[in-house]
Amino acid sequence: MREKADSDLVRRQNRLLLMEALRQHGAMARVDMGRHTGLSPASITSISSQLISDGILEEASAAHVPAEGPLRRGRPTTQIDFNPKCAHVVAVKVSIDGLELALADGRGAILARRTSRTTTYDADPAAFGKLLADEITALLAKARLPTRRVARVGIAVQGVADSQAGTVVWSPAFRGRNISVSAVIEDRLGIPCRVANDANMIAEGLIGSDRARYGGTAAVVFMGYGVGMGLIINGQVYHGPTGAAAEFGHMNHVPDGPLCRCGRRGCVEAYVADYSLLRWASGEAATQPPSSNAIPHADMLALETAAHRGEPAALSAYAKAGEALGFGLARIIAILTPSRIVLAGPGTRAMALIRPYLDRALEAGVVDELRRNVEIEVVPIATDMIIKGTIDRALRHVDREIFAYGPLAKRGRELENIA
Amino acid sequence: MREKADSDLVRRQNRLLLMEALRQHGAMARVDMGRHTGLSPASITSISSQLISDGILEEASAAHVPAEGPLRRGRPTTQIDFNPKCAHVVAVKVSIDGLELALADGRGAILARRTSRTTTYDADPAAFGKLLADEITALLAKARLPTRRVARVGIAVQGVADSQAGTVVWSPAFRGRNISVSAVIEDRLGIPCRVANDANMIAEGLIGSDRARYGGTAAVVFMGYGVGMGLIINGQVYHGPTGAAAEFGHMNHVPDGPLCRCGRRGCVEAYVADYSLLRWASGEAATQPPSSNAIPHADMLALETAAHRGEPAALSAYAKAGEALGFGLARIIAILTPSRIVLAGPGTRAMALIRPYLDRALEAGVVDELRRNVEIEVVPIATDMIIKGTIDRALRHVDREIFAYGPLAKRGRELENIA
DNA sequence: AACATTTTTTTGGACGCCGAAATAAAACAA
DNA sequence: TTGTTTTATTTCGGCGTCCAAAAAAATGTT
Repeated sequence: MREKADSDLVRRQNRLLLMEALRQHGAMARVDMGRHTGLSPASITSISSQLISDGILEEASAAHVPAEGPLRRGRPTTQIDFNPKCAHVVAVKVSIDGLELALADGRGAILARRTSRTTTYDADPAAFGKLLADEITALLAKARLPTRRVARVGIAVQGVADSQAGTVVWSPAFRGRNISVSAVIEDRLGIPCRVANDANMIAEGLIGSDRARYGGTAAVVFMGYGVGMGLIINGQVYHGPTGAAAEFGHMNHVPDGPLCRCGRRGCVEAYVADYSLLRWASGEAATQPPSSNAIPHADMLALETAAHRGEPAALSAYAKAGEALGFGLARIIAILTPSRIVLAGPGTRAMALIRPYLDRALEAGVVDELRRNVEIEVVPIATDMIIKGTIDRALRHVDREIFAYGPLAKRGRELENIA
Repeated sequence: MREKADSDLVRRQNRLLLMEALRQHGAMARVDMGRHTGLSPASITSISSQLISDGILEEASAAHVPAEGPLRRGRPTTQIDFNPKCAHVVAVKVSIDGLELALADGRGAILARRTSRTTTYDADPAAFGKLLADEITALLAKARLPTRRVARVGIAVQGVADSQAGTVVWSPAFRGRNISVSAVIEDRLGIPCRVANDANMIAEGLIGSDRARYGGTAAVVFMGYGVGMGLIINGQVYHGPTGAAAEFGHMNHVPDGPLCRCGRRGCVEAYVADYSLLRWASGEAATQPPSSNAIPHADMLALETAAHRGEPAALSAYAKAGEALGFGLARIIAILTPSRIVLAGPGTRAMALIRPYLDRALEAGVVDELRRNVEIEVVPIATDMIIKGTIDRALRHVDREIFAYGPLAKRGRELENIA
């Protein structure tokens, strides 16, 4: 059911509205806030000055104001933006290659990074949380930032994440299952922590980067070592009841098809993922479970050149991938009629080879009426979009769950991890 | 972006909150409203008396109050409920068998019905709206209700509806495509009108009947002459960007499979729908487009008895249907991880024959982790659920878009169609 | 008849928003 | 320089909503 409304809710809502405008468009003057939010100048003054005295926003010092084209008459505007020190967040990307961490300030600017080649596949599941906590501590040490100033940690993993339970249900990066993550971080560092699927974080990043384009209903497909999907429904990333993402990679394409890493047969991933392409091309039987090792970048490049040279086995691998991807997307379209499908990730490098088969499958797989309203877009997104999306999500969460509420003094919410 | 909040929004929200509680639990006393909404008694008094003077609610006359068990001390409660005359809505179900209409009052009670065997398949698409308007007029005449007292018409059709454009994009009930409906009704009768998919309306009806059970994330499959799906996401029926429903029936199952009514090959419907079952059983080639006629009920019963007798062709038809349904649902689960799947409609009569194959396919089609959290439920829903759902939806829309706003005097909204 | 109990209404205060007026800070013009 | 114009921001007073507390209403109990 909906939430009860009172004057408290009004303020919270409008504070949030103002912060959202700021996140989306960057620093702006109070007048612009009025334009973006629809609030009266009087209310903007009231809300913004409150946010400033809360330490969440700050006025730009005059020096910073850029010359805005032709000199304009009238009282000059004062730009307002997030106070970079209002909060900090840490984003962690866990993949089978290792860990990647980033520390961002309250504006989303990255202050420090850290990469670690640690492979976690065979690691003790119980020790993983500790490892992560240590990595985060090292990152913060590097940036000389006390732990308590981090408001939130976001963790993006390949595979199925249960963000409710804070666990990694199943991931190619781990042999074990149901690995607890959030609880350990929260216990060891005292920072709220959320686990999420990496493709969902890409979707989050896309929304943050261009709301007009990705804010409606869209499906974001990540192709690479695995195949993931982030679903955007009515401008929001869809997290199922448990917080799991759309497991497009493990949606069945053909009953009794090639063996997938997940143990089933015929998953989309078993046609489209890096390891699947190599398996097709090498003529290897698709009845053996694939190796769990990372695939060298060079191997994929070699496969691509082979295909461009016209080698039949390589070409046929891409053809099979294109068909599986096309039928998979056709099924998504039939169910959700997204207005946009984004193909992203390293796997899109070979899109020229895949595309004809994809299009043919799409045509065979779904009625014209539905297919016609979908725009398919290829974005060879830097994997950094996962980090960006994780940061965005963490900051938006802080905005909504902490900053939207009044000053700390006024309420009893636990919250030391700011400023 | 979110909506700006002011005292107006607060009242609107709380009025709606109160009306939702009433829709869900039926007549109740002010104290109960407080319990359900979390609003203070003072606010409940204020809001309810406003709604009463607006003619939207009414106090039950003392006579109607039921003896509530043991006599209780203290001031007795006064039950409040919707004023049945606050608005009326018309629900229309369009299927290949003909039309079915119902007129309901502001409480959702059905005042009059009308059925018509008119088949629309070969009718002039341009004339369909007029036909519908005439049918509605006849229904209202029967109930002696002036047209202007109907606040809304809801139309449920098999197939793809575009509720934005108010058209039937594609339906087995029509040969033509993109048949305009809403505009004609609105022009002829002056009543706002929405077209929707029939499976979505079943989902709407289920939510209305048991929010606790169906209010989360669920998929409702309707099996019968065709195969439809209504998707409930976070307690709300999902209407895609254009208003189309989840076209589960026309989601591909196997590339190059049997020919479907939609013109593609291998759709789920081409395995599971009535005509598909008969086609399999008769050994008819699945390369001819199926007939567009309604299938006699007796034919389906005959097929079922044949299967129960053990006839191989009949058994195999159900086996194929079960497998296609199971893989289809496995794909839905992979993408959306609903916590509940409801199988409904006449096609569920043969569930005992289908179920083993369905379960086997489900097991083969999706990893255990995802499958385990889904509850599959068979509900041989009376087709009347479509009408009920359409009425519910129309009334909830009136609540939200009209009643939630203050009295007419206070605002400039067009609205003659009440009380 | 007085008291107890429960529901509903009334009253007064707080808070948020808004429109209008006032103030601030600049460019422009004489 | 000094006043005028222009635009941005703040201040002030009014209005509507909510809530807590007190009052009133309506009934059962003793």
